[in-house]
Amino acid sequence: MTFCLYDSAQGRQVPFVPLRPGQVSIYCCGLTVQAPPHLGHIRKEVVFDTLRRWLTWSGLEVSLVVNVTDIDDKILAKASEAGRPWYAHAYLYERALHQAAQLMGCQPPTYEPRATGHIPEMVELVQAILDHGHGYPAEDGSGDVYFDVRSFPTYGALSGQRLDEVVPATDADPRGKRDPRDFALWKGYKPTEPWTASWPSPWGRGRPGWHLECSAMAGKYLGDAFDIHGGGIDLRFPHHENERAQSQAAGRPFAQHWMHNAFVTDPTGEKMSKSLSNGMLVTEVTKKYAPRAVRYYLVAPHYRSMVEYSDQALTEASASLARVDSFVARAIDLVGPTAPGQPPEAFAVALDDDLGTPAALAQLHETVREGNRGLDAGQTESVQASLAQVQAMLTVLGLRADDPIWAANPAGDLGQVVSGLVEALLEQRQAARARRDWAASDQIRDHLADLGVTVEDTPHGPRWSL
RNA sequence: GGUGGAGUGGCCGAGAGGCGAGGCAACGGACUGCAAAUCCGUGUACACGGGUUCAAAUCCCGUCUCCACCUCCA
Repeated sequence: MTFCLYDSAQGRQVPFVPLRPGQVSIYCCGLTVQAPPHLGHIRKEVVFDTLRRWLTWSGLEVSLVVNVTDIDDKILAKASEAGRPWYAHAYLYERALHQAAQLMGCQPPTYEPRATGHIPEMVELVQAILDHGHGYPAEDGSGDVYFDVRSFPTYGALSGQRLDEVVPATDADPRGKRDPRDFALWKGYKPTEPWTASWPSPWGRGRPGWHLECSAMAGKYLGDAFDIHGGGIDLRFPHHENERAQSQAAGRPFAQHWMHNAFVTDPTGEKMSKSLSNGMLVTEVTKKYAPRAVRYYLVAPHYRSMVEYSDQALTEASASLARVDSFVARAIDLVGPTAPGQPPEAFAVALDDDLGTPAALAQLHETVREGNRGLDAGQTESVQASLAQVQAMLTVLGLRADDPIWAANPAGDLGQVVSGLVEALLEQRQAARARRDWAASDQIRDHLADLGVTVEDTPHGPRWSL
């Protein structure tokens, strides 16, 4: 095991040593389900799905816990705007997220806890923080409970912020805070909020603070100490800083490594914002490009590199993937379906180096070229070897065309009808070619092309694809 | 103001002191009835200005531009 990971707490790449040999525990901050997911949101799912696939392939037993934040300020606000109960609003977008993740070929996490299902654990954690002297109930009778930032000496260590530099914006609502930098562990019930969005606690009725939710759920499912905590780079401060502070303040070691993925920006180079409705919703993009091509597009740049959305890049990704698919299809024609073998050494080296998918993809294309050479030369054994390697690499990257996870899309029975019809036409075309009637032959090919069916002639007869 | 990141050939996108990752596009060749696909070949790219070095896209200094975080955020 030589896996290395960039740890954003240390700002450098470090060898990854699991706490429990042979096992990896990963907590990844999920979405606040208040709007449909866009490409940027789903990039996070794809990155951690790929990480998980690679570690699993490497022989580790991976527990991936991704929470669903189904109660917070924004959900209450958006639900109220939309005129539906907050829980229905959250559930609606939780389902949208699941659909998008499946569309992108992401395997479901090991477990996916909802914040609202873990109120007792959160209350317990708040109590533990108070017991350790790192929090206090607000003295203004609001029912809020705050984390005492000044009592926690290493606050800021994760994000590289010095405490004196952490300046809260305009602190419009200092409420009962001792220090404006203190953040809410528990939020007292407000009559303006739905009663259903509040739970009993020793400090009165209320709901958990956002940061607290993750600390409690990570602790419950992965233990006081676990291997990797992940999420988008924007969560580093304050969310993850606060999570770390809370958990450690309660005497839990918490995450050993911090892993943050970069954004997908919109075509103007600006961060996709939840508040802006743009055409980069997963459901929109996958209307224009095959879901696998979108995954390829997301997996091609390094996870810590910012990606600027562009239609051209998506088109190029589609072409790139088509090259790989074409090899796989031709190879299977020659040697039959072949199970994944071992990926090439260079591929493993690339992924072990901080999940270096760009170099891994370069190796994929090298192997495809090798395989194509074999096909040209009719060398069955070398083709089979290349195919096994390619299938292995595609499996790890979540890009195998025959993975059942993509099966939701094809047309089912209708697909069989289509292929029957295409093949009937191709038989006629072959007959025309046999009598050297090129005009008739080309007419059939053009006709099929108009319908989106590409025909290629090979030494073993015509091949077609949509 | 504080913190962090980025500027690479027509495009996307890696790399981070020394044989020009990889893909897309383009051009030439092979193959093909013609195509397509495939293979082979073709590029004097690293924001700008200095410097260090035998050698710099990669290190140092300075400048410009862009982005993110510091407030909810993948």
